[in-house]
Amino acid sequence: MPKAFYVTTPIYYVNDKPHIGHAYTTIACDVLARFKRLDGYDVKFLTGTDEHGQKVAKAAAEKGVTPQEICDLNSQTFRDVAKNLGISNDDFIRTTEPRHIAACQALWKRLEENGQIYLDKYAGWYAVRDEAFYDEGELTKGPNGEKLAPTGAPVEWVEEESYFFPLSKWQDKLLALYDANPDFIGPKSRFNEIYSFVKGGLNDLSISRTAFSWGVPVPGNPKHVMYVWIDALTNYITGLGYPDESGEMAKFWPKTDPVALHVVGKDIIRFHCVYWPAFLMAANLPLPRRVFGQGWWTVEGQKMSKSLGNAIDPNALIEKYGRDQLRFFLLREIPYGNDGDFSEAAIAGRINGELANAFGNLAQRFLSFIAKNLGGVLPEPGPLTDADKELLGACRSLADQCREAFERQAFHDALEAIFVVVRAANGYVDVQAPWALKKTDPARMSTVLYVLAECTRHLAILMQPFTPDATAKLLDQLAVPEGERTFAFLGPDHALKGGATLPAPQGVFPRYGDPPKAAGKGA
RNA sequence: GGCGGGGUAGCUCAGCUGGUUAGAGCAUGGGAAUCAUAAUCCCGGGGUCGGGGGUUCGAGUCCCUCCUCCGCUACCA
Repeated sequence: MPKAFYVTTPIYYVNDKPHIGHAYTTIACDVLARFKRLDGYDVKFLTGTDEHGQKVAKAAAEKGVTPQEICDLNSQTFRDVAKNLGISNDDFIRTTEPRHIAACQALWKRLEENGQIYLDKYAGWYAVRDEAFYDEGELTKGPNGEKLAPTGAPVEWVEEESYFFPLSKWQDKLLALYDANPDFIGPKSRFNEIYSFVKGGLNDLSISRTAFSWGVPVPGNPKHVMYVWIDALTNYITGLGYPDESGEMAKFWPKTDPVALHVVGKDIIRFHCVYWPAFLMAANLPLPRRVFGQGWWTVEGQKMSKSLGNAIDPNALIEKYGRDQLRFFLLREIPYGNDGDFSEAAIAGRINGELANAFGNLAQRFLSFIAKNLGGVLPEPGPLTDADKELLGACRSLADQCREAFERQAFHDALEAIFVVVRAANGYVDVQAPWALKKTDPARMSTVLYVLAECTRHLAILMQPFTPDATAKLLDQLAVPEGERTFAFLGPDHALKGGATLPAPQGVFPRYGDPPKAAGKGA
């Protein structure tokens, strides 16, 4: 039975406009999903939109439309971006869907049955904009003496009946969970933060609201709707068919040896690492395996913000740089988990220096040589020299290096390992100099060209998760059948066969900033 | 204030439990090659490893202290 892997993005709030941060998370998950599929796993990849809450209701009222209309419209923009990014999600969850409402209510009832919900009164300073309560001490004074949240949002005193989740009782269980699973939270710095947060004691959580109605109704008390985190976090099991616990639930949310990975922004790590496991334990449900909190991007050194209006539409970036190029850049530029800066100079440097000059040109230089000198027929290799074996050996050890890096979501390490080999391959071409062998030793020339092709096959297969479009074209040019592009086909047993006719080579990674080639060339 | 993580070549970073002349990529200088998307390859310059003290035969790597940056968290008259 194939191993299972479940990966999720956060659900994106429909009140937001898609920006580079959303694209980043979604791309990271997509690369993970593609990698695991290629490695033979049974993969489920879920993304979607978070559609409830007061802000949506308010926005709808302002525009004179229903909340559902706003949700439909904005949810679609997130779907469109995902499609444009080449995202391979298996499902797209919307929290306004009946299946999700059913799942939330089922989870709620289960918590209730387990004595994990109680009714009380909540009073405090509430900021509509943040959808959060603040302590008196956290507030600051605005220019007119009004009270403001630390985020700058205006607050109002709210007193209302609310259901509560006894989070405070789960402190020990959570600490035990972290102790037993030190990789439950990545990167390590986030683990430390969460651990010390929980160690410092937890307050019970208010999990319902009566002030607005755009949400999942609380079973048995429709005056209340569920408050954001119960609603939002539950999406991860809605997508697996919960409350039906057979089928995908059994497979991707198993009772032992969990397989789920939640990728989230560092701003919501706490909800995923503290609240979510507490809810699940309280409902006697299994847990995810790991939560990874990724960093944030600045743009040209500037923090992205609404007021600056410098958030970039991912569609514009795809248009400008290319889909594969954007995907590659975001995962290559910085160690995953760190913050990064998106700049024209940086992405142009990666595109030209690595994709075009190093990798793309490596393929082009021997493919066009084969086309011109051997009529496009992949030659048969002769005896291998030490140099040949060394290069092929480096290619063949790459898969395990990538697997190890992917276990840690260390995309940058996987890519660095790949590019070490790319550079080695370029060095090999120069040293072997097939253009000189053409006159002195054609047989040896054939072997060199073959080794380069076989090496590039490995590189292309492993690069597929990052740059799916370009590597598909490259594997076409190596005449690798579509069914033979998974990791199972890496290694000598499935090596390229001499004598194959290769299609006319064509660059797969254009330089950025070069004038476009004459139109009409196809592709 | 507490906890945690950083401060290593111009830039971004790697350096596990202390041990040969401190590394990589990019940038920069020089050279080679000409198969290739004027792409590639080789060689070089460049670092008081934040400051100071200490342990050790030996410290970027351990201890103390100070400076500084960041994250989480707490609190205040």
